[in-house]
Parts: sequence; C-alpha cells; structure tokens
Amino acid sequence: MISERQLRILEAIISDFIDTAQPVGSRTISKKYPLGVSSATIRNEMADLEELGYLEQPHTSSGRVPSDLGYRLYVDSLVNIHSIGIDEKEIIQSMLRNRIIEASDLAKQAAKLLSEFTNLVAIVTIPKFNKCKLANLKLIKVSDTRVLLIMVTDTGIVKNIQLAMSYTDQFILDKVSDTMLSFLSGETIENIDVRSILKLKDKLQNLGTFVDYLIPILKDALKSLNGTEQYAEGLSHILSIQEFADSEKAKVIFDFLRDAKNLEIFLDEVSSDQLSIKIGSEIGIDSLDACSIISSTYKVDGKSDGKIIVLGPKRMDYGNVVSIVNYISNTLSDVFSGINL
Amino acid sequence: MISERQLRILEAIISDFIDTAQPVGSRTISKKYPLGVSSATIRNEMADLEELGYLEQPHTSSGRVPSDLGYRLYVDSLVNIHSIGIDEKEIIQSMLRNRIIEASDLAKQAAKLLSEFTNLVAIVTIPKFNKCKLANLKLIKVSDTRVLLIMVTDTGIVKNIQLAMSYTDQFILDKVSDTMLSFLSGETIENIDVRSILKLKDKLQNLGTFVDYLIPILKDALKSLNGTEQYAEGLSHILSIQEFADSEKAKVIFDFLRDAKNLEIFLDEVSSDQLSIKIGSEIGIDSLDACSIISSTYKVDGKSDGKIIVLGPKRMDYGNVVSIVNYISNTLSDVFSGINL
DNA sequence: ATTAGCACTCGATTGATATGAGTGCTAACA
DNA sequence: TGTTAGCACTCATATCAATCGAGTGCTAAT
Repeated sequence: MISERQLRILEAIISDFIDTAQPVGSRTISKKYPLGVSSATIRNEMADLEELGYLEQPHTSSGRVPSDLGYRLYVDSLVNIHSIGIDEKEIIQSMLRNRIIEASDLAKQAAKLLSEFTNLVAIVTIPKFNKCKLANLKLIKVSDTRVLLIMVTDTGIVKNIQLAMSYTDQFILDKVSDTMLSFLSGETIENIDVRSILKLKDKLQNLGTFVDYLIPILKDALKSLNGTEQYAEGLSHILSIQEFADSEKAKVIFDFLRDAKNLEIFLDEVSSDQLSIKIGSEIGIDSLDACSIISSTYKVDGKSDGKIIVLGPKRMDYGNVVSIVNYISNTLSDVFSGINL
Repeated sequence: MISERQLRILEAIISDFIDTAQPVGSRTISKKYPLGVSSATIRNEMADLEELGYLEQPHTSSGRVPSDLGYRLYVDSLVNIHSIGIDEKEIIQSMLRNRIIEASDLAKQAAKLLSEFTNLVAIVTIPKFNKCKLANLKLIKVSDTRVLLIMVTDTGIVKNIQLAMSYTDQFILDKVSDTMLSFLSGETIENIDVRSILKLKDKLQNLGTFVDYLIPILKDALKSLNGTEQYAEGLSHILSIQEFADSEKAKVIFDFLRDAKNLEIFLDEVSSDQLSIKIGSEIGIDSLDACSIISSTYKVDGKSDGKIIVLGPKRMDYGNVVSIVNYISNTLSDVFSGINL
C-alpha cells in the first residue's frame, strides 16, 4: 500500500515543512536527506503520495505540503516522542509541587508552564471538585451580608465559595461549620446532598431558624461546583506563528478562545483519552482548521478529571509537545491526588 | 498665539483622523466640516499649525496627522467628556457591586468591563491590602504541611495566604486565630508588625512552642502583602486596532505587557493623579510610542490606592474612555471602601 | 526501476507608467 | 488684508507586462 521508501520521503517532507513552513520540492529532499535517490525518483513518489492523499500541492509547480492525512500518518507512526529533559522536569516539579495550594492557581501555573515550554497556546481545566473528599470546612464572616465558605479536600485543594447571607455571626458560623465538618468529613463533595445537609438541623436544634435559612443557600453553593473552570495561557504566542502572522487569522483564533461558550463546547469535544492528537479538520471546528490540538486528561485519585490542551498550528513539533503534555499531565495527576503532600 | 479658527480646524482634523485613521487633507475638512472657508484657506492654516508643532505630514503631498502636541491640545481643551449612559452605569454597578468578594476577582472584573466598554487594553491593580483594617482572620488546615491564612478587611475584601507548616492541628489553629483576631481586629494590616504578633505569646502561654514556631512564618506571610498585583484584560483588542494590524507591532505591545517586570516599572511611571492622560512620547517608553494611556487612581477609605489603566492607540476616543475610566474608578473606590456592604 | 533532460506552469519579483490625493505658491479678488 | 481660484509639483499607491526561477510532469536513455 505505502512503501518503506514512500514513508521515508513523507517523513522528510513533513520534517522539512515543519522546519521551514515552505512547500517542499523534490530537489530539496534529495539534497538535504540521505535517501540515496535522485530528485526525479522523489518526484515520482511525491506524485504517488499526493494521489494517496498524504500530500497536497498549493498550486501546480509548487512544492508539496502535508495534508491532514499526511500529518496523521506522521504522528501515528513516524514521530518519535523523546522524553523531556531533566532540567525541564525539575522546573515543572518545582513550579507545581510547592507553593501552590488553590486549584485555580495550580491550573493557571500548569497552563503557563505548558505554553512556555511549547511556545503555543495552552489551556488547563480544573478537575471537577465535587468528586473529591472533604477534609476541612469553614464559614467565615466577610461582611454583614456575606460569608465565605471554604472547603479543603483531602488532597489539599482549596475552594472558596461566597454566600450571600444577611445573618452573619462568626460565633454561630464557627459552630455550624464545625458541626458540618464533623459529619461531612471524608464524604465526597458530590455526595453532600440535601439529605446530608439536613442532618445539620438535628445536630443543631437550638439554631433551627438559622439552619433553615442556611440550607437553601448551601444547596445553591454546592450546585455551583459543577462548572468547569479553565485557564488559557500563551495566547500571545499565536502572533509569533507564521501561519497566523496575518492578524486577521490571529484574531479568528483569539476570538474563538475568548468566547467562553465556544471554549465550553470545545472542551467537551476534546477527547478524554489519556492522550489525543487532533489535526486540522479532525478537530471539527471551522475556525481551527489550520490548527492541531494535543490534549490529555489527568485523574485525581483515579476518578475525577481535568483536561490539558495545547493548541498550535498543524506544523508543530508533535514529539516535543506530546512529551511535555504527558509529563505535566502526570505531574498534575499526582499533585491533585495529593501525592506530594 | 493660536487663533479660534485654527483651533476649530485642528479639532476637525483630529476628529476626522480618529474616525478614519487616514491623513486628512484640506479638501476633506472644507467639505465635511462647516467652517465656511475654502480648502485653500485651510491649507494655509494647516501649514501654520504644522509650523506650530500641532500637525505632522507623513510625507510631502499627503494630508496631515496630529502630532503628540496636537493630541495634547485636543485632549486639554477640545475633547468633551460626556458622562456615560445609564445602561453602562447599570451594567458596571451590577457587575462590581454583587457577587464578587475577593480583591483579585474584583480587579479582574473591573479590567474586563473597562476593556469591553473601550475595546482597548485595560489593566487594574489591587490596592495595597496592608493599609486596610483587619476584620476577620482564620487559620485553616489544608494538609499536614500547609495552612491557609485567611484575612478579611473591614471593607469586605478577602485575602488568602498559604503558610508552610509542619505542625497543623485545626483545634490549635482555631485557638490561635481566635486569639490573634481578638487583639488585631481593627488594626490596619501594615501595623501588624512583629511586636503586635508577639502578644500572641503572652495570651497563649500554654502554646508557647507552637507560637514560637508560627511567628516567623506569619512575619514572612505579612511581608508578601506588599507586592502589587495587576490584572490585564482585552489584549486581543490590540489585533483589531489598525495601528497595530501588523502583527510585528502588535507583538511589541504584547511582549511589553506580558513581561511583569516592564509592567511593574510601567505602573510606577503611571501618574497617581486622579486622572492622567499620557500621549505617545509622553509615556516615556519607546515601545509604547504609538499609544496613549489613560489612567486613574482609586482610593480605599481615602488612603491606600489601586490603579486603573487603559492603553490604546493615540487615535482613541478620549472623551469616551475618560468617562468610563472615571466611572469605574469611582465605583471601585466605593466597593473597596465597603460602601456597598 | 532509476535518472537525466527538457518543456511547461505559475507565483513572485521587478520595473516602468499612470493615477490621484494633496500640497505650496502665486495672482486675482472682495 | 484676508480669502480664494488655479496650477505646477510631489509622492505613495495601483497597474501591468516582462522576467525569473523553483518546481513539476513526462519522455527517453541507462
């Protein structure tokens, strides 16, 4: 179907194109790559590869450019994924393992690292908090009308939710939060439903009115934990990418990413496989036809999951990006699962 | 020095240039603006205005373009600052007055609003937290090695700081934080120095060892409150601005803003006047020569202050931007001062 | 099966030419 | 004396043809 030599030639073409962003011709290949055949032979093979759909010609008498199918073959069987260097590993470890305590900061930092190491756009979502186990909980008076609910998971992730309340006495809040913690501790957050909150009423009978008032507010607050938060970094890299040097094209991508709704859909589309590579039209979004995305999922205690996405031009260094995504994905899994704690 | 008619002509030229981004010629002015004089007269006046330094000519035989000095005159005495519409006011109020409780979220939201209403880049800094008065305080165990210190100001602003501690028992933490609060409440945060923390030792003699351990950690934590955090939004607007359509130029600005160090210097440079407009070279930063910045300062209880900055091309709608900056600045002052609470 | 050779294609570059928006200057006018 | 019509001049931009050259496909020789 496709010969060994054709594969080699395809590999050379794609490598060269990734380097130069220019359509590559037969002469270039025969000179730069030691395939031991003349340009004419390569020309013939190129014509065949085009017929098979792996290459495209922007116009007659120009060099060839990989098609999405070509990239696909390249990614599936040609690219070699070298593990990332020890230096990078150390930086990533030190940036993600220390200091950070809040889920959102962690995701932001991971996105920053990703975008810096790849020079591409990176998006990281926070794992759904509600599959984690509750380890600590406090209600803190912020003003006469506001209370902050702080929850800590057994994996050391902190989440703040604010409650609008017109009845805020810190002494009572302490009592309530201590009591709540005493019977909710260890529970996964998604299991903290109305029924379990109702226990509050039993345990704090002398605060009946207050508890009646609090319960619907808590219910609402817990509902808000279902959303997915995402953090994008490195948008400015788009401007340095030849493919998007035309600021019209850059804007299309900017606007796409800025619109949260798009991003929501996009994130749903992104495969939740361990690692997924989508190339151009495979993404299924018109405005991203010129892009590829490499995404991964990280698990928290093997259950809940967050997503890691790198978005760049099809002409990206797949091997490098994959290895970085993998490494950061694994590190995040560990951190969110509390392995470093 | 400069005649009334010259002023009118200058105004017309700058208005037109702000609209069209094209060098404007004498014919355009005489046709579009009812000045009652012919293009030849305007030509003469334009030559004078150029001699006076208010206009520039990109090349002989092209129309005129305002110089920085021209914009300055325009801004100082020609632009009319209409108050913003009731609709905008309502949106801003509802977005800033409700929901938000954390200083950083508030700044982020304000920056978002600013950039959306102006279609320019907006930067908002958080007022230095340490001039606010402490109203609430909690230490929360996050993991075996980490504790979260949560402080709430009397204006309802919340700040989290994490502490690395290897001794974390929630019961003790509660005791310590209650005690701290009892004698620190009402104090401005910058006044919480070592001496006042040492009181802890007196009040909690039975926890002596723990307090000895905690004090240097708290000291460090309080020091970290001195930094200024800033939030930038609307970077993508740069791409829609004709002046920066060339992605090289856009990148210069992007890179400038991304580099936190630059931004720090930049923020220091920005006048802390009630309202300041700097045009092109007045900014004093080469890479921003093609830009203007409109900035304002908001006060918290008349003391500590945060900054609001809008960055755009010199050719911006000064009247509109000024009114929006003013309004958001005032609203932030109120919100941070707790007027809505 | 491979390759040298050659005619052909077509985007990109170059350069010459035309266009036109806009100017400055002069002289006539009110 | 200020205003304006008129005109020659400038110069960025558009247009068009000529040329270049990288690259192709095909054919014929090896």
